[in-house]
Amino acid sequence: MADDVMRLLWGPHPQPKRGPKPALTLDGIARAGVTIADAEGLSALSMQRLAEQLGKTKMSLYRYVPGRAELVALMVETAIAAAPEPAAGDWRARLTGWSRALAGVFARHPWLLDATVGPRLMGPNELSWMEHALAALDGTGLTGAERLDAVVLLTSHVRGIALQSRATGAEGPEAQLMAALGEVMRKHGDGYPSLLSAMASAAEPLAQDQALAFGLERILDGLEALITRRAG
Amino acid sequence: MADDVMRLLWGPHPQPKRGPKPALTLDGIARAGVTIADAEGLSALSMQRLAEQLGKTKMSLYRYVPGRAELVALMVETAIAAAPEPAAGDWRARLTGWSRALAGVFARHPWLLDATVGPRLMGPNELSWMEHALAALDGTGLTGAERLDAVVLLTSHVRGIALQSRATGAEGPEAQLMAALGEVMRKHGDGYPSLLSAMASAAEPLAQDQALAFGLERILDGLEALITRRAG
DNA sequence: CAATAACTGCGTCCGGCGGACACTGTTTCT
DNA sequence: AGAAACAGTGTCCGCCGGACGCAGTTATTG
Repeated sequence: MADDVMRLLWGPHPQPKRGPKPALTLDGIARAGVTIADAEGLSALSMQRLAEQLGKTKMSLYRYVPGRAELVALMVETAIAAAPEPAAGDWRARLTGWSRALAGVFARHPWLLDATVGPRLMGPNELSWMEHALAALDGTGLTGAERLDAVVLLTSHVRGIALQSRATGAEGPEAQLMAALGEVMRKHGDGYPSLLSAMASAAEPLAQDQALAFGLERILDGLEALITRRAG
Repeated sequence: MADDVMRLLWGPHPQPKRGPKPALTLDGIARAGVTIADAEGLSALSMQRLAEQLGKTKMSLYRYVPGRAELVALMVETAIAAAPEPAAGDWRARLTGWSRALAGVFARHPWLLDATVGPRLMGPNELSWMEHALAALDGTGLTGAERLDAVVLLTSHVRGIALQSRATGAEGPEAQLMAALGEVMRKHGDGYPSLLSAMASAAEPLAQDQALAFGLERILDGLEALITRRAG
């Protein structure tokens, strides 16, 4: 499994010399999978469903991909794509742009939240995101472990916002959940006074952009404090 | 569905007057499910498997739980349990203890990472964790939205650490993944200079406690800066 | 006491899933 | 002209979540 994923994501992809030309490509398969997952979620992506989309039978897919897990790994690489060019400015501006870009990826492909839990092997594109974030911290005086920890921290924050953004999305049955939470608070709010007070004084639409920016600034403030302490 | 979850998590649980005594209890079912998920992961938990553990047939479980999703919701509530009593000290000490306790929960029940993606209705225990964290921030001068954002930020960090802790766990096939990542860096490290440099200068075992503490201190530093700025 | 209503647990069946395997047809090498 | 390598397909298996109806049990009602 780990071997298969590694060959799929990192190559080489030996193209056969004899036999019929393959009608599909790895990239085409991954793109079709991303399309389905974007529209209907990761659970709607079955081999059968994907094969129908591609006009083939489901077993033909196994000529390209060893199994579903490897397919998803390929889709992740396709969906996140390569990290964008770093923004101009200091490390703080660069990490801000990086975080917002990552949040955009999660917004466009919410199923990435499901696909990237659990231990897995990262592909070139996913690694390029890490690389860009780490590069922004070069020369700040942080140790290697600290730079890694800082990037993980940023990533977790963006993930968390994406998670709650998906939960509070006004579309679909999620709205019922929010209504249910409201009902819970109306009935049992006495047991949670701080929560009740915080929710009451929070704006209604609970803007996700605000939440992303808030956490981002706290993290960057914390990092800046450490960096200047080290330098000074 | 949302209705079912709400009745399961928040009650009331009307106990029938006529008919045979139920051989099982919701709590017992949830505990058995937690045991299985702890030992073999959430994917190993099927209705069949759970019924075998309880010495019943699988269909009998549907007398207690409407479906698998509701069962998992119940298991989440059981596994996280109620939030521990807040530590003594200021908001910073309290949030530190809270975060470490939450990290402990994720360490004991790694499947919670899988079970708590996606929109869902929180139960009393899960809400009690939010309540405790928010209560620690009472009187800090932060707005309600800011307090909520801060708690989400902390939760995301703990989640992220738990996620990477599970990935780099020395046990099982995850070790192969780390070995594979090392092989990738050996082959393609040239394309990721900052990553290579950070990993080279990081200690080998990449201590998770260090990562948890690092992010925690950055977040709390960032919050403290905001709080003192508001107060001053 | 008997009848009945409510309830638990079980057996059967269904559609869908990921995947193993053997087979046919196609292409390019020796 | 083989023969080897390869693509796509059809069939089959075990497992999953879940719908449904049935048999046995218990407390209420007449």
